[in-house]
Amino acid sequence: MTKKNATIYDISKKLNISVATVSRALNDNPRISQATKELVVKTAKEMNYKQNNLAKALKSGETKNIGIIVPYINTNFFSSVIRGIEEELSPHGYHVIICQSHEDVVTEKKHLNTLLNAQVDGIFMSVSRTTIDTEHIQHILNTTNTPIIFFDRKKDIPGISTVTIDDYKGGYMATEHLIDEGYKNICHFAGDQNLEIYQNRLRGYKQALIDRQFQVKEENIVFTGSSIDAGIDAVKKLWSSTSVPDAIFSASDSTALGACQELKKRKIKIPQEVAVIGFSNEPFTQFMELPMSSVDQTPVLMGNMAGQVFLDHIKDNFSGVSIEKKVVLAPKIIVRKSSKRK
Amino acid sequence: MTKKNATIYDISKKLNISVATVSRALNDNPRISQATKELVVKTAKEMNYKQNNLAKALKSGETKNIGIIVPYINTNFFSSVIRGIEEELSPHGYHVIICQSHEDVVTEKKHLNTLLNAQVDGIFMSVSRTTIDTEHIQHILNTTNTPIIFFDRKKDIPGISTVTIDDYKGGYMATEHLIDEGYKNICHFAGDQNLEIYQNRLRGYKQALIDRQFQVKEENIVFTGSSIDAGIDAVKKLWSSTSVPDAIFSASDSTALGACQELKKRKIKIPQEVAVIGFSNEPFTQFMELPMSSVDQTPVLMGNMAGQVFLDHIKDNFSGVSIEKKVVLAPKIIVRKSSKRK
DNA sequence: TTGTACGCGTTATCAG
DNA sequence: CTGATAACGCGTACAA
Repeated sequence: MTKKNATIYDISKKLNISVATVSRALNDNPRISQATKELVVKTAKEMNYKQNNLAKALKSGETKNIGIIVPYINTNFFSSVIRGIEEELSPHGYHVIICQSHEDVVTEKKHLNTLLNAQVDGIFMSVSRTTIDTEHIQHILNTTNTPIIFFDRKKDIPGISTVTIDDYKGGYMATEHLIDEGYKNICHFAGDQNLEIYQNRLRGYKQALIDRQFQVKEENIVFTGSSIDAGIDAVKKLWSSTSVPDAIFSASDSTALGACQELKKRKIKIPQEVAVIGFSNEPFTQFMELPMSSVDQTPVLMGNMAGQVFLDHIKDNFSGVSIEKKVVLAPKIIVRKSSKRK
Repeated sequence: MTKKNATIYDISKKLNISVATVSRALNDNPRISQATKELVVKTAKEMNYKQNNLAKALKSGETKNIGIIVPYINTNFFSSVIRGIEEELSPHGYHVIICQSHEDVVTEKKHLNTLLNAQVDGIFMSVSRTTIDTEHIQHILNTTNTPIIFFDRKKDIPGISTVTIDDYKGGYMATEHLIDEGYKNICHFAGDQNLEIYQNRLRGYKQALIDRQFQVKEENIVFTGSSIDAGIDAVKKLWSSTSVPDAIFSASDSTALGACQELKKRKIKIPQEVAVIGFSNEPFTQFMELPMSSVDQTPVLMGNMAGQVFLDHIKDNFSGVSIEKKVVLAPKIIVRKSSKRK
């Protein structure tokens, strides 16, 4: 009942030729006669021969596997990036291994090690919220040849390529849009400042205000989590203060959604009294009671680009060159009813 | 600049002992002296020794990798199932490789072969829409020892374990719920009948009607795709007929969403005039203008169960037994405003 | 054009 | 308790 695969050894025996010849014939080596080549290929098919990638990998050092570490896979953003990576790399014969860090740096570290142990040819990752220190990543850089590529949530580490969107610009565009629509007192729900993406969205928000002669009021910036409840709480907090905002730019769609829910509860009209714009363009935003504006991150494209950067790395490494690439994609602002007053 | 890993060979040289002893010490073999064991482990750590899984896999035949084939990864349902599988298997040292069939049987076949070639220890899959013939899958069953596990979209093949939800019951419950709410002329948006899941939802719909003394009218069953537009078209079709329905049970959330959009356009009130209930409990359903009822498929749990079935297979196979398991999960009906008239 | 023999890193068998 | 060696399946340098 055990089913064993045929090896080049079996073929060589059957044909009374050496394994070397079989191997070369199968790999289309130029210095082999057309006749034996065809014969070998034919009998290989007959014997249902399948090349053993493990043995090949052991010899070559290339597994044709790449690893991806994300906080969670079942979010629209991350699963879309993964889709992009898979579609870029699959045609080149790579398999995609996925791991979830659960936003925990210890788990992230563990996965990093097991992936390295599995001899993956490259690692793509979006760091977890709790990843402050990056020495575990730098260590890999110093002790292995495995290329690491950050996407979206990056850390500044020399030698590591990154693919991100211009979050600064995204924040800037969203804020400017609200100004253009005539809103005067724009607040910001800022995300975890340990992550660069949220720092940049905040920076964009501030700069847009400054450039348009608005005051940056610290009390208008609320640092929230990224849940619906966090959005509800943020509204409660702001609307109990003296200067109530007339627009919300949230760094996350979920908190923006929470804000919409709480505003509705308080019978505050969107977008007449208050505008809301989120970030990520999650699928639910367009189907909401009041379709919500957001900033699209083109996640599938981000995955495609990350895949390309990896392929470039492989090529470069082959020729001994090591290049660090920084790909920055343009965010797309999606204006819907929640922020259109004019 | 090339960075090579230390091997047990390097350790054996340094310590002037044989590789066999090193290997045994590292694997905690009982018949090795505590002294040498500790010495080996210590120097291994010093030399930053990492076990080469490839070599181990070549020897043992186990890669500790499993493959998953889904139509697309960036949908809530499939990415959630994958999450469930990953979380069940990761603690056991397995890595999860994902592939997308793009609903194309040829691509599915290709991935099946490359996964087999990559020597995965098991394959999880949800068949594509275009998978009619299953001989490529049966062939694998006959020629390899690699266990295959279907989840959600299965085919009836003896020897293959499956993890599904009771779609029949889901369809039955949804329809019964509409009856209980007092709706009299319930129509059904049925999905692609090549997939068992849609057949079963339809069967459940019919049986519920019969059991409650309602007539099954063929003109009330519309076979649609699973897009929003398909839902819009279905409403157009039904509302141009003589007997207009007062309730819609859609086998897909997206078509149900399309229906809601078209009904709103026609100023038909939900749930007063028409009830709508979908299937899958996609995240957007709860945030819609009118929160939509749906049938939850507990996708993460489905993934967990699939992972467990796989682990059982491995264990069984170890003891020579081969068992076929059929896990059927219970659907959960989620009632929201779109179908509550009472 | 083809064959021989070795190495990739482990584990397992058989001696001792 | 430890050592020598074969085997896993493949690719390739060196020979012929």
